[in-house]
Amino acid sequence: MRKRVLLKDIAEQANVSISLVSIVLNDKARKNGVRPEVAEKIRRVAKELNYAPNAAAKSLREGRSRTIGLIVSDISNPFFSNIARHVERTAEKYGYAVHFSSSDENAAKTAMLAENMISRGIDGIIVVPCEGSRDLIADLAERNIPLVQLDRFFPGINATHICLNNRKAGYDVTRHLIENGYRKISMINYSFDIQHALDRNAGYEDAMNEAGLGKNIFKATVTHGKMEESCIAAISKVIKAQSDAIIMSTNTIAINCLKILSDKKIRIPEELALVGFDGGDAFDFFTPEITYIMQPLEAMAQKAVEILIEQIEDSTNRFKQEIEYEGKLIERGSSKKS
Amino acid sequence: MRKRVLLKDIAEQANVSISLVSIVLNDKARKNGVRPEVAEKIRRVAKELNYAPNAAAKSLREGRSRTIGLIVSDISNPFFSNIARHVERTAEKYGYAVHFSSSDENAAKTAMLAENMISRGIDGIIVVPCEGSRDLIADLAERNIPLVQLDRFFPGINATHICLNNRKAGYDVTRHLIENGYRKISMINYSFDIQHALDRNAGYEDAMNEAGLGKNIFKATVTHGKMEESCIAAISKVIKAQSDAIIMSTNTIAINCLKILSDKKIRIPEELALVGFDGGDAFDFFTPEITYIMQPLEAMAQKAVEILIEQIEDSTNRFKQEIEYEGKLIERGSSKKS
DNA sequence: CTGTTAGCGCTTTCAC
DNA sequence: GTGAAAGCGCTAACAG
Repeated sequence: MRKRVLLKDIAEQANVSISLVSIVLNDKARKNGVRPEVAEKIRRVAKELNYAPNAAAKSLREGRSRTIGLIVSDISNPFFSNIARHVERTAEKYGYAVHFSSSDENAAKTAMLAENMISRGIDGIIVVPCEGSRDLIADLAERNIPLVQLDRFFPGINATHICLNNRKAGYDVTRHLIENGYRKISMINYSFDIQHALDRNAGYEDAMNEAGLGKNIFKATVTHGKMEESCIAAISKVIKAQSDAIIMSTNTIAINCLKILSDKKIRIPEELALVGFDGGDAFDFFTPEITYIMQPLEAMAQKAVEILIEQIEDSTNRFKQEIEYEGKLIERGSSKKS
Repeated sequence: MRKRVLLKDIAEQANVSISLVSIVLNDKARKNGVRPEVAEKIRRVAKELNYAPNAAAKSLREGRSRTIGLIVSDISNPFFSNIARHVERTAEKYGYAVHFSSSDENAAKTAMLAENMISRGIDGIIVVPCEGSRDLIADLAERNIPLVQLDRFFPGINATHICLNNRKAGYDVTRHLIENGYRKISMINYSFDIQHALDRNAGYEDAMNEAGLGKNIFKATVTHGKMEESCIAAISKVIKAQSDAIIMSTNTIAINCLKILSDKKIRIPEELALVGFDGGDAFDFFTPEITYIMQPLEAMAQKAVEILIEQIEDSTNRFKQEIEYEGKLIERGSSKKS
C-alpha cells in the first residue's frame, strides 16, 4: 500500500512548517500574508506529491464532513433515484458528497438510518419522511441538525420542507378529467397519514365538489407492504363502483395498477380513464400513454440541497421554510374521451 | 445545539476511565477481562446518555471508515439504481455505509470521483467502469485500494470483476431469435470499447455463424452522448438492411429505440422482433412485452459487496477474482412469430 | 482488571 | 511571515 502523503511530507519537501502548508492549501495564504513564492512552492510540491487531504482528520478537527445524507423510501424506485441524481449533482457543485439509504417506508428504520448518518458525521439530512416518523423529524429539527424534508412533510413541526403543491395537483388532474367528460372519478391512494396523500385527496374532493360531483367521490386505499394485493382489491372496488376514471396518486401505485388493468384487458380510456403522478417509463410505454402531473424534480432537489447547505454553513440561518412547487399536467391518451 | 456525548461523559457518569468505556463499547470486555458488572454499568450509562461514537475520530484512529463508494454511470437509470439498492442492502448488513456518484460515462469524471472518495476515506470502491477508464482502474488496483468492477470490466488488468456471462447472453438471445424463425437479425450496441459490449457482440456472431447466417450479421452502433439521434440513425440503418429482428444491447439503448419504433408504428414482432437486456418498466409496458435477458443483479451486487469487504478486512486477500453469472432469457411477445 | 498515555492528520491560536 | 504546540474524539499499548 503506497503510503499516503501527508502535510508533513509536503512540509519537508518544501522546507517549511506543517502549519504553513495547511494555511496555503486552504487558500488562506493571502489572509495570513504568506509570501507568494513560498505559497507557490508549497502548491507545486503538493501537486507533485499528489497530495489528498485525509478527510477523517479534517472532519474531526473542523467538526464537519462536507457530506450530506439522503434518505428515501427506496433508491431503486425511479422517482427517488431521479431525486438522488439531482441531489448528487447539486451537492457535487458545492463540494459535498452524498450518503444514501432507503427506509422502506419504515419509521423505525428511518430513525436508525438517521442516527447512523449522524454518528457517521454527516452535516445534514435530506429526507423523504415516511408515515410515523413525525416525532423523529421533529426531534432531529429540535436537535438543530440541518434537515430538509423533500416531497413529503409533517405539518406543525418546526422543520423545513420542499414539496409539490399537492392540493393543487390533485385539483388539476381531477379538473382535467371532469373537463374531458368523466364524472365518476375515483382516487386510489395510500392509507398513509401523510400530508401529500391527504392533500392530493383534498384537491380531488375540491374539484369534485366544485363540479357538483360530491356524491361521486370514491376513495380506495392501498397499503405499502402489500401493494399487489391491495391494488387488486382497490381496482375491484373502483370497478364495482362503476367509475369511469381513476386517479392513481403515486408512481408506485400507478405501476401496480397499470399491470393489473393491463391483465384485465380493460380498454383505456374508453372504459376507464387514467391519470397518475410523476411520469416514468411505465407511463410512456403503456398504451395509451398515461396522463400525469409532472413535478419539477430537478428544481426541487436542487433547492433542497441549497437550503440544506445554507443551514449547515450558517447556523444562525435555520428558520423553517415551507416551499411548494407547482406541478404541470402532461395530457396524453389515457384521459381523453375519443 | 445539544452537545454531543463523548466517551469522557460516560466515563465520568460511570466512574471509570475513558479506555474502559472504549473497550466495553467495542465489545472487547470479555477479551480484556472487564468485570461483567462494570461492563454492564458502562453499557447502561452509554444507552442512557444516548451515546453515538464520533465516526471521524474513529476513522482517523482506525484508518478505516466502514464506508464504501459506488460509482455508476447514472444513478437515475433504473438498472443502476437497482444495483445501488442491492449494494446498499448488503453493505448495511455488514455495517457499511454507501457513498454514491454518477460518472456520466466520463473517464475523467470517474477518476475525479474515485480520488474524491479515496480522499474522503472510503475503504473501497465498487465501480461500473466506463470506456477509457482502464488506466484508472489499473492504477487503483495497483495502489492496493480495495476495488470491484461490477457489470463491466477491463481484461488484462489485475482487478477483480463481477459481471454477466455476456458472450453467452448474446449467444442465447440470438439463438432464441433464430429458433423463432428470424434470420436477418441485427445488433444495436454502443461503440464502446468495453468488454461487455464486445462480448455481447461476439455471442451474437457466434450464434449467427453457427446457424450459417454469418452473411446476415449487421451491427449498428450508437454513441452515449447523443443517444436519441444515434438510435434514430441506427434504426434507420437496420430497417434499410431489411432486418427482421433487433437485439438492443443495453437497457438505455432499448428505451430509446422503443420510443422511436413506437413512433414509427412498426408492428412488433410481425415486422420486427425485439429483444433486450436487463428488464424494467419499459419492457413490461411496451406492447407487446419485450423479451430480454435478465441478470441476477441482486446476487451480483451482493457478491460485489462481499468480495469488497473481504478485501477491505483482509489485506492479504486481494487476489484477482473474475466471476461471471449466467443470464436468464425471459421470453415474451416481442420475439415470437405469431 | 483498570488507568495513563501516546498518537491518528489536521487546523488554529499564539509566540517569535 | 513563519513555526511550535495544543487538541478535535477515539483506540490500543503499556503500566500498574
